[in-house]
Amino acid sequence: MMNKKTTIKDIAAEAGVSIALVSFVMNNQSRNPEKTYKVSEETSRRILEIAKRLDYHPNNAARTLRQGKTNTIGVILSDISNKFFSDIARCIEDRAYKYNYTVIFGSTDENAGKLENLVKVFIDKGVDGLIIVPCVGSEKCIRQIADARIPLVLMDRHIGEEGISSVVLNNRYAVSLAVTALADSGCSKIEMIAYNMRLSNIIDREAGYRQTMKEMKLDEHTAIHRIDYRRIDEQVSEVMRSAVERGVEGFVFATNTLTIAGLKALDRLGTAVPEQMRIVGFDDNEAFELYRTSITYVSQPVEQFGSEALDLMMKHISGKEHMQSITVTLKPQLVTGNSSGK
Amino acid sequence: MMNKKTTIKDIAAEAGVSIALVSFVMNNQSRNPEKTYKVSEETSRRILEIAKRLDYHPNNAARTLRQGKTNTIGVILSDISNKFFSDIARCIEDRAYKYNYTVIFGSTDENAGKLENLVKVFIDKGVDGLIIVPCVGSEKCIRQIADARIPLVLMDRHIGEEGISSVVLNNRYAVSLAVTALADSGCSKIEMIAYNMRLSNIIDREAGYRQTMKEMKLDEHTAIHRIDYRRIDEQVSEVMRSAVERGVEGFVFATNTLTIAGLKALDRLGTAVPEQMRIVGFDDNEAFELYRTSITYVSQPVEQFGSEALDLMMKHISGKEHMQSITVTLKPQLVTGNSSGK
DNA sequence: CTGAAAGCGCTTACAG
DNA sequence: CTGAAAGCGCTTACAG
Repeated sequence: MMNKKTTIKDIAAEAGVSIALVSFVMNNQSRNPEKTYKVSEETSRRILEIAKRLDYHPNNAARTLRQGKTNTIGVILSDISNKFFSDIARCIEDRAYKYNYTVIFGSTDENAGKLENLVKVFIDKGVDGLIIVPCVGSEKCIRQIADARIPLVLMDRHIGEEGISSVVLNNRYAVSLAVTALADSGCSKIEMIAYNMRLSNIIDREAGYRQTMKEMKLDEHTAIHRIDYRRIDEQVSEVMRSAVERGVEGFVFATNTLTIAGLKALDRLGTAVPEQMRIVGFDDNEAFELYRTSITYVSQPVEQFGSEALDLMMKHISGKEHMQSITVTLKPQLVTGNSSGK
Repeated sequence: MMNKKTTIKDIAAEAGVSIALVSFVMNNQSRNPEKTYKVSEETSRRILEIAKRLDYHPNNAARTLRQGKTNTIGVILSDISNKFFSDIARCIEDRAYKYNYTVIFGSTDENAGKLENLVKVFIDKGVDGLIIVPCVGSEKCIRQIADARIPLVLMDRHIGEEGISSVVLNNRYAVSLAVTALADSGCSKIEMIAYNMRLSNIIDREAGYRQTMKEMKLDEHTAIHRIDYRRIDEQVSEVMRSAVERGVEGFVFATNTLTIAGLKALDRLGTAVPEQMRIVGFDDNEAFELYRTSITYVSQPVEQFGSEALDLMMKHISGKEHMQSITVTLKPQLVTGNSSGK
């Protein structure tokens, strides 16, 4: 619903000045409230007063057309109904409004085709930049966006190329915390559940697991189970069943969804945590709080994901063209409960 | 990032026709792919071919400026990081893209000030319509939007006024299902936990509880505990503590957040569900699945919330001006677990 | 069947 | 300190 009402022209007529002057005053008013230089105090005040009286709202489309920027950024996530991403979405949104930016979201469901389509739609909409959680197979599309000099920030995962900014977790460290917690509680047979998607975050989490197992001299027990994103419950169940049989003592989960699936599976098997199986989860999740045992988990700084990504985006948008790419690596924390053993 | 590249003008030059013709062809191409009437087959094809070759993307801002509509709708929710709302958000988003619409979200945290501010920002952005989850104190603002003839659909709650479309749950029925389940399992002392906010959905849920208790001849035990939205854990804990002492047998929770808080509180008290306390929760929630006992809960048709709200919005936007308001009432379902007793 | 022209509301050099 | 004018890219009557 555009303002069918007051335009800059109405104000100009009312004030007896040119529309250029009105435009000038309106803009300087917001930018430098104090020094309304170049326009006489009085004229300026009069224009502002009239604008207010006439309930003037600038027409966004006109400004966009003229300036070539929309003050909108597109954010493409894996799935906005996943708690981890909706938390981030919330932060991005709140912060964007402060910058006077608007955000539009899209969810890929880890499908490169959907991602490409969203990118196309968002670019057609004229977004000033894109914050993207890349999925498997989206590397080429991402590369094209970067090459087209569209401001771009990757989040949660990177695609291992130079020149693209990203905000990621220190994933190796995250998992080392998890493995260490289990090892410290006396477990030796510690295994990991991850996805079969070759995403940077998953790869790094696996690497963190392997490395820590080695450092702990437990590498003979190293085993990673890679789950299909589309058949989580089914496959996690099977892994858990077999693990209990094989006498596995501890499990590290690579994501919150896997953690929840794992706990459910253990429940169904009647396996007690931590007595019969010790586990460390990933991400904060309100669901963990309902579990019979308090969960030990790796906590990601969700707010920082959002705020760092947005801040980076703002830098790129307002950026000098020789703006370098920046990678922000966030630090996870271990929250200790009982599920990992004493 | 606007297309700094191909415009309708470039295509016109290349094809040796006027820009008007190009515009005409581009639009009719999408609307009536078969009958490209009024333009010769050949010219039409040539223009389309050139457009494709030059990678033409229409400039959204220009079209918006001209047509006075943005193909964007604003959705104002309570909190997009709450699972119930993020599920709805996801549905709205997916569906909106099919209509070639874009969605921008905002969260109020049940704060009327934030709501008003979001409304202002969204209207300034030029949204074609607003889907809003109203909060306490927002009635006047909502009324103004409606009076300004801005397409409007309320969701989850209404404000009890004529002439405003909304999509809500049959809340009385929802809670009657819950109370009946508990009564059928043999409970008499059934109480309810709700919010102290006087929102239509809460009010109706309370009414459903009262009415059903009466019908079951249990009204002597009727008791509603109203929680402050900002101090949920603390107050729910206290209610649960006192309830256990008083020998309450069953609890109906009015929302998913309250359900989770209640289960956590009972855990801390060492009260077993359903042996020592029977409960019925609200909303589907993955967290429920981690609880030691399967939860009985009232399920809301989340997808329908999103799709009905969006469809209504589309009707309003494309609407004949004498478009009447429509209220869609959705039907909840009881999902039976063990928490409500046998 | 196709073209010339106005105009959506704003910003931005350019004059003065 | 202020104004006249061009132009952002598109659509839409209006002519022919």
